[in-house]
Amino acid sequence: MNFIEEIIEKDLANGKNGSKVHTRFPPEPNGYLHIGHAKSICLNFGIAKKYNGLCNLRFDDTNPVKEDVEYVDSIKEDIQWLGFQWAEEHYASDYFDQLYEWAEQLIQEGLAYVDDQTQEEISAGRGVPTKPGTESPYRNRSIEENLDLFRRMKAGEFPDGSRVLRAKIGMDSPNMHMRDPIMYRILHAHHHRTGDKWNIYPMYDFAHGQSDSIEGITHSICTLEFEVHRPLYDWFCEALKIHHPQQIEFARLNLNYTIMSKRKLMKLVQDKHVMGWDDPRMPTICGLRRRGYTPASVRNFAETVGIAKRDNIIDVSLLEFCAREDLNKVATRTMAVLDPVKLIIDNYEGEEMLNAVNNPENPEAGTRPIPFTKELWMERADFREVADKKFYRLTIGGEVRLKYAYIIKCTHIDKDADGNITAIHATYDPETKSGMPLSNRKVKATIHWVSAQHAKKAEIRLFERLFLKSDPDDCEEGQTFLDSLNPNSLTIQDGWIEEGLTLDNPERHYQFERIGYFCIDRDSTADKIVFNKTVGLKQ
RNA sequence: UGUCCAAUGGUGUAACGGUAGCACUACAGUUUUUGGUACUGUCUGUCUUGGUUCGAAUCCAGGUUGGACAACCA
Repeated sequence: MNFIEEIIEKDLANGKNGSKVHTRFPPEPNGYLHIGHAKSICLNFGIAKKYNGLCNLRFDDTNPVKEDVEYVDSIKEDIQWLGFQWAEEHYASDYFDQLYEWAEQLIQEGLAYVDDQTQEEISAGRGVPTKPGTESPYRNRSIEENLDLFRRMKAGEFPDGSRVLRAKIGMDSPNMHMRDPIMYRILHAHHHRTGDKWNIYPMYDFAHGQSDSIEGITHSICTLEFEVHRPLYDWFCEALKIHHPQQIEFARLNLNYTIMSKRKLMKLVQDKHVMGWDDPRMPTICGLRRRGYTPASVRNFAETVGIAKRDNIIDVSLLEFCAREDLNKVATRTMAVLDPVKLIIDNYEGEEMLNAVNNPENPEAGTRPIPFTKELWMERADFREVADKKFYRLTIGGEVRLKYAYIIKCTHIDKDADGNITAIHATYDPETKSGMPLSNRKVKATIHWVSAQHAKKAEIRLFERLFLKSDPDDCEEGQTFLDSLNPNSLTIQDGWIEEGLTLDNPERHYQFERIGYFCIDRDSTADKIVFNKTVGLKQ
């Protein structure tokens, strides 16, 4: 049980909020969701589920210049893909009328005023954390003048940036956010939902807590950087005398070799360092999905990293573990040769069908027939002319088992003029066919293969981490995170796959035996299937 | 020279005044027709100095270190 659940259980026991739990996930629709958001989604929806409560989806759309419907659609899709369904769908913009009324109310009570200072003047007047700020010369306008000005701001009479509405709290708080914070700014911008209705838009601090309040949120869970906003969150709830949800902060997720800033992810997309927001190398939820992560693996990851208030950097190997853990249970096994070399069984003639297991972890997945012939493709790395003690695959004179087939012995190899191996020759032992008594003979290894005449060509996309540095943001002077981009993060090559592996198959996740987990990419065509490598098998 | 928050193995996270546990990583071993899986084992930890107490990771005080805060962003 994490510390937030402890707080909730205490509240429940005390009968606070009528012993109800209502959370919300409040994304700003200005980018795609990433794995860090997944942690928050799992937390908020998970808590609602655990305590028989509700979780809303609310778009924090108070800044029309940055937001777009493209993002609200993708956000909804990602949440649902993760396996969650919100109780209510809301938008902060739905509350603009109410928010405006509340702003007037605060003006009436002498708790807010219109400030005509420029942005620079306001910034200078705010002071620095160690020293108090100075009051605005417009701070003590009459209520009537404030009301008049604010209404005219709303009516669109003033240009952008010419005036703001500020809360009248004080200029000497050690917390900068409490020094007469801005509530409304003038923005003659088109909003993706309210259109051109508004010429003024509320700031986060004058929208978020109130939105929580309107929705009857009991526990408003957010990340640590909002800790300094909490006094203001509380102040507005108190001043407005409205339902007061409890804000609780937790540490956001950080992953090594990864960036999580929406701005920087956007940069990668815009500058075409990746194929898009859903590039399999991206830490976005849609990227992970395209990479072949299952919803269960992402959920399990979020559960495993835990919730606390201390800064953390999670090792990406934990994410990969979660992928393997789930994929091992569900991925259909198949054989594929990614770096092929011809294997010729000189004493074999004809063709026969062998039986292959679809998933040793799940007998119900059944078996499939695979063709065996004289000429096969095998993995180049499964043979070595000179082998050290640690190498226990095929060598000249050595024996190895062909999975589901026979034990073979390498006799000799063919090379081209440059010394590259062009073919490996072997003989098979007919008595060692899979299932026969002699097939149990101990050999150094079992390797995978595909029949050369039957195998189909497929495009294989291999991924490495996007960044070379554990902390891509830890840059030398004059450099940026872009300088630590891994030039080899994407490798595209052709491989040979079993002929039975088609686009019609309902399965999306595969394990290429002895190699790793792969999934079918949406770039696949009838002519050529494209596979993304999700993660390799543990070595 | 400010305020707030945090500090437990390599990485995370438990233990709520009474045996420092779990997961990942790494490394061994057993099983295995995947160098996978499963199972077993090994390694490494309470930031520091005081105090309270029979007893402190836990409570208190100081220090140190890290983070957040000075957008008309969220």
